[in-house]
Amino acid sequence: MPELPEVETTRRDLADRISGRTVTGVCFVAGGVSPARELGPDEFTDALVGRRIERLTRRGKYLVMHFADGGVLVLHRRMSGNLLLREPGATLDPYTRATISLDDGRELRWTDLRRFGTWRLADTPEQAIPQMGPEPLEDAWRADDLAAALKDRRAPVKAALLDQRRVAGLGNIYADESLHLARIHPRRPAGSLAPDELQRLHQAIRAVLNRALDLRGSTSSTYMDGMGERGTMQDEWRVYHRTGAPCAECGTLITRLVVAGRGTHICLKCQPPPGGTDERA
DNA sequence: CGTTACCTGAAA
DNA sequence: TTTCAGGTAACG
Repeated sequence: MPELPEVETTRRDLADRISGRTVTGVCFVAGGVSPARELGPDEFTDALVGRRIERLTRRGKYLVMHFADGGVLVLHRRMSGNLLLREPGATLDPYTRATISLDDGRELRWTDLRRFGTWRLADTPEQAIPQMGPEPLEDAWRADDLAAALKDRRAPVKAALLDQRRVAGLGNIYADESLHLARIHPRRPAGSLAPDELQRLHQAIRAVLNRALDLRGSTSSTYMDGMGERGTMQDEWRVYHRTGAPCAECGTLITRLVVAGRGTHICLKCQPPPGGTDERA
C-alpha cells in the first residue's frame, strides 16, 4: 500500500483544498465490497451529508478527516487505495469505488483496484485506529526508542519493522530500503542488533522516509497522490523491486527472498546474513 | 511465530 | 498459466 510518505503526500495535497468544505453527497459504485464495511451505503451517506470538513490528519498509514462536529472519517488505503480530488465533470478514474461530493462542486474519489481499503466513521480517531507505535519522523523518536521496540525479539528485524505497534508507517518498500541503507540483513533477529546497528537503522529509516516525502512517494503501479500524479521515489530505490540489478554500493546483484511472508530485496554483500550461514533466495 | 484470506488484476 | 502485488486481520 501506500506507506507513510505516500499517505502524508496525499494529506498535504488535500488538507487545504478540502478544509472548510461541506459534504453534499456520497455515492458507492455498485457491485463488490464497499470500503464502508460497517454501514450500508444509504446509512453511510446519511451519516456524512451536511457535515463540514475541518482538517485532514495522518496517523501511521491512516488518513483522518475531522468534521466540525468533532466526528471523524478514518480511511485506510491498504494495498491499492487512492483518494483523489477532482474538478466538476472530470473524466472518471479507473477503479473508482466511491465518491464524496463537496459544496464547491469538486469531488473526492476513492479508487481501489483490490478493494481492500476501508472507511470507518467514529467519534474520535482512537476509536477507529488500532494501537500504534511512535511516528518515526517526529523529533521525539530516538534510536533508543527503536532499540526498546526491538529488544528481546527473536522475530526477523524486517517483521518487527512492519509491525505497526513498534513503529508506525513503514511498509514493505521502505523496510527493505531502510535495511539496505543501514546494511542489515532482514532476517537478523530483531533483538540481536548491536548499538551501532540500531543507530544506523534509526537514521536510515528517517533518511529514507524523508527522501520519499521530498519525492512525493513511490509509484510502481497504482499509487497516486491527491491530484492523481505519480511520485518519483521509485527512481531511487536501492533494492526494492530491483531483483537481478546491481547494487549501487558494490555491484553485487540484488537478491529476492521471502521474510515475514513478504517479498524482500537485499544485497548479500552489503547485508551479510545472520549466523554466517549461507542464505539463498 | 508463520500462514492464509481478503480482491482484482498486471506482469512474467 | 503462474506468480506477484505498497496491508492487515484472523487463524493454528
